[in-house]
Amino acid sequence: MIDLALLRREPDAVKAALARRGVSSATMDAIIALDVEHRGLLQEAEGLRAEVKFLSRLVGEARRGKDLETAALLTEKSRVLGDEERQATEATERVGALLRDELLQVPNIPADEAPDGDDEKDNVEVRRWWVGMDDGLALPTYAEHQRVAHWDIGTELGILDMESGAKLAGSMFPLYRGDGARLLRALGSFALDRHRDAYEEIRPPSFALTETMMSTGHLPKSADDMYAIERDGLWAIPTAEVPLTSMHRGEILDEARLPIRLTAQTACFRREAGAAGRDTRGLLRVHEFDKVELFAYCTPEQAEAAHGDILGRAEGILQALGLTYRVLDLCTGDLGTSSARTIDLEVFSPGVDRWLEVSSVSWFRDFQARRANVRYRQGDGSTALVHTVNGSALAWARTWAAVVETHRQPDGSIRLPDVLRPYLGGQTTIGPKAS
RNA sequence: GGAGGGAUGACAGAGCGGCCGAAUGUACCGGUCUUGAAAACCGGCGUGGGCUUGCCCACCGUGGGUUCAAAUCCCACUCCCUCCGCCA
Repeated sequence: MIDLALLRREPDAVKAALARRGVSSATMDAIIALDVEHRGLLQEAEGLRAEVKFLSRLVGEARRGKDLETAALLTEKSRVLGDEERQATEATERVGALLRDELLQVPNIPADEAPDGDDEKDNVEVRRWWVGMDDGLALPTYAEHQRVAHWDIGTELGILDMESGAKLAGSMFPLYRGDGARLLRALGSFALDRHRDAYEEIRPPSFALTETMMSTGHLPKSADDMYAIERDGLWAIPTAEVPLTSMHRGEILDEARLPIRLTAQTACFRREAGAAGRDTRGLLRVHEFDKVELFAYCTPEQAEAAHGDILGRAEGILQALGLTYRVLDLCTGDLGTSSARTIDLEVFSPGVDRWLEVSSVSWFRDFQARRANVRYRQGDGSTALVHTVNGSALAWARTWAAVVETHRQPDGSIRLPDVLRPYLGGQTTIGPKAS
């Protein structure tokens, strides 16, 4: 949620910034009008309330003084005022709810550095990385044996079985098996261990309450994109960002503890409503995937460094796995609602010949913290909202696909990245399948 | 799933329906004293909102209700603790 006080103070600046991501100034004017109305009603209601309280006190005093006649008179007067107060409060709450609903629809103010643009076509490619680049080697070309889609490799080596997944849970629920399952496990363990030096590992619940989803902004906006367990009022988390953002919900953190850096690997559940049929083969887009998330609560001053650290770690994993990737600076039109600035990482997967998004590193400013009410106490004793930053390092389904396709050998086997060997009992290859 | 107990400020812990936003203790901050520290003493010390910046309003697990007036009474829910049952 954006800062209403800022909107009051500098309406033109806020409108100009939001116009960069397509929010009309009429929308903001409507919110400003609602705010004015709300505050007017609030004053009226609070004034009446103060009178009722005052009269009630007099009733008490009159009763103690045995002046029952005065007491009865005041009681009646207060009762009438109380009715008025109830109506005024009702009106205040109604307008307040309207104002809040409108405000929740407003996306975050984009960072100045975020490039202008309407949609993903306007994202700015910042750089690419590939194995050997630092030694002056050219962008790799890929041989025929690497031009095989992971779903075919998966079937050939018996390591990915989309059909069984579909049988169990419907399409787009992958089932990894054998060395494929082990590879997935190794990727997660490798990443979590790598982040251990600075990030506390968390294993949160995979479900969250409606209230929790609200505080992260996933509800009500993205209700259709999430799986719900209605009977228990729970939602399957679409990312570990949900539990991590809510861990300190409603708390005032000690400034000395910041930045608080957390990492978690969880399953991520996404209904992908509306995406049916598009880019859905194999692991390109699935309803459930594992992801290691990096997250930090920090002061505004620490935010930039924290964001950079997460990006660096995500890139570090891709480099360690020997994968080619590119770095995209998301334009204002493609930013997620809550984000002020986002850098995406896309890995190149030669078998399907496409760049696949495997990480999204975002800086939310105080947008998430305002809704989740996470603050910190500053040196002078005052409180301020924290900044939150997060990023994936990494989303494993697509990474798994890129690893398998990139490292496929002429004989059909997969050469495993060196860094994963400790997690695979020293194993160096998968397949070829013994016939 | 069953029975009982509980939820109040950073923590501990009081609170007859009526100057209770809340006693007291600890912690914390400032001061006096001291060479310094400790102790002692004095003062301060929740969060958010509104405006006419001094006042007003809200908040005692959550949501309803009763009342002129609710931390206090009633109802529902959530969570925690103890015991029983069940269980990977």
